[in-house]
Amino acid sequence: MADASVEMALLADFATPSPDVTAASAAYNTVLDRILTRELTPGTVLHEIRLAETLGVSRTPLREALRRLEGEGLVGRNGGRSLVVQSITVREYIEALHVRRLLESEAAFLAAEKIDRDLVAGLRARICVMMQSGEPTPGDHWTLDDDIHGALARASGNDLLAAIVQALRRKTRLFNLKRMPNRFLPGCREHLAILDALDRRDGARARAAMAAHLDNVKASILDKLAEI
Amino acid sequence: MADASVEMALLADFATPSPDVTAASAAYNTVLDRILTRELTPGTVLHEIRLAETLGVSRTPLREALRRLEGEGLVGRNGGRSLVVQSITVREYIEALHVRRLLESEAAFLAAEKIDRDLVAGLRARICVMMQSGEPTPGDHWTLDDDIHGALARASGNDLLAAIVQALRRKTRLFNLKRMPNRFLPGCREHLAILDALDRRDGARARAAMAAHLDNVKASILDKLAEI
DNA sequence: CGTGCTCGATATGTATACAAAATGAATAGA
DNA sequence: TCTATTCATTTTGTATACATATCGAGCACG
Repeated sequence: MADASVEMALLADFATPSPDVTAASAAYNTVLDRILTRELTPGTVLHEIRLAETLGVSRTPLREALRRLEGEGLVGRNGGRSLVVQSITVREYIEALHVRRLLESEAAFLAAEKIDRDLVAGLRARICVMMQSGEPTPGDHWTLDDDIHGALARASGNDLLAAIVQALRRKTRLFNLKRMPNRFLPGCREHLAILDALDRRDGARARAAMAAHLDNVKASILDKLAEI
Repeated sequence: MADASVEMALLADFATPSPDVTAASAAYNTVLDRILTRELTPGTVLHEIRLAETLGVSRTPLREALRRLEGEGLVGRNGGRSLVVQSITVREYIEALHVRRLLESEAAFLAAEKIDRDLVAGLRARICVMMQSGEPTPGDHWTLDDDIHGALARASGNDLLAAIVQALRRKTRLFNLKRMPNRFLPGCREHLAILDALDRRDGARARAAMAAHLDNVKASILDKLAEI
């Protein structure tokens, strides 16, 4: 059984990063950023004292930040007490994709009848620009990917669903950045197919396109693993 | 947009309550229990100092416990800083049911081909006993309900899915206890229908039975609200 | 009489000091 | 030489003291 605290964390609000008004939230945002940018790589042991000194805060607010990250599943306990940046296994990644397929297919279906067409047009334009600019940096690629899936999930009208999807995406982000096979162009085409269906208010088609997209992601991961 | 921290918390591991080896986890388990038993009702303001004295720990471990609960969405911030036991809105409840329908239908489908038949028989027996004993206490009812849905989700083989379902159920538990219309007997029949399908290794039927069950729950809630 | 300001009390945020537990190395024994 | 035990160091867990911000009451002014 997966660690339930980790899973519960999926329901938290990180859409709007907590303002850095307190030392604790500042520490949280900084550490989170360093994890997502792989400045802190999975497996890295997080020493409270050292980290606190680095961030210029005392241990108390840092511990608060680490607890939040632990709740979100981005850091975990190694054996007894030492905290490490969580590394995601293939199994967990596949499980997350499975759940995302269920939730995001439905989100696409629901979004079709209410998503703002200007929003769709904006996303489509960004995809086209990126396709013509050649291979983007992983960071840029991820940002666009996140905006597409995030906008779609929010357009479903189910905030809870959107939040869970966002949490799942964040949890699997580190895996993607390093191990994802090159799916840039296929991914763009699949995203455009989803956006087309949304533009036509064709919910069934949008759902199918989203399901196919996530199936392709899963298949390419499994292929990649098989060849190793 | 829902608070993402709250949602993230859905991914955490509360299946196995942290052992009370530390003051922080003891405080966590105690406060959690008091929330779930409605000793602390939604809307109750949680004062650190008073609570710490009540529990016999200092503020530091208590704050840690409160942060975890905040991450799980069971407590939230009222306006500025004061922490309150979170109350769930009808909208959030319906959204959670929608997500649960997606996830648990799939879980039922997946569980059909691998769930242990003795486990199914045990659950069925407990349902029958409870049906014959007349109306159970809300606590007993909830325990059985939780065991059924929990066992089924775990039997899906997808630990992440099971953890999210568990978190959603916990998040909506308070709503259920107070406002649920009387669905004891219909609920038992629907649960038995799901278990029957599992016993026959009929995934499609199990999925449909689960979807129907959750649809009925939603419908009865909406009916109840309409008549008010 | 109503509105706004000031001041005090209270609660939370932060830092630090202390305690306990775990990890690792070094030494002694087999 | 290998292993086990002990001790020192390090790290986390906890408590408390202090700083700061917020909330409310009371008073003054319009």
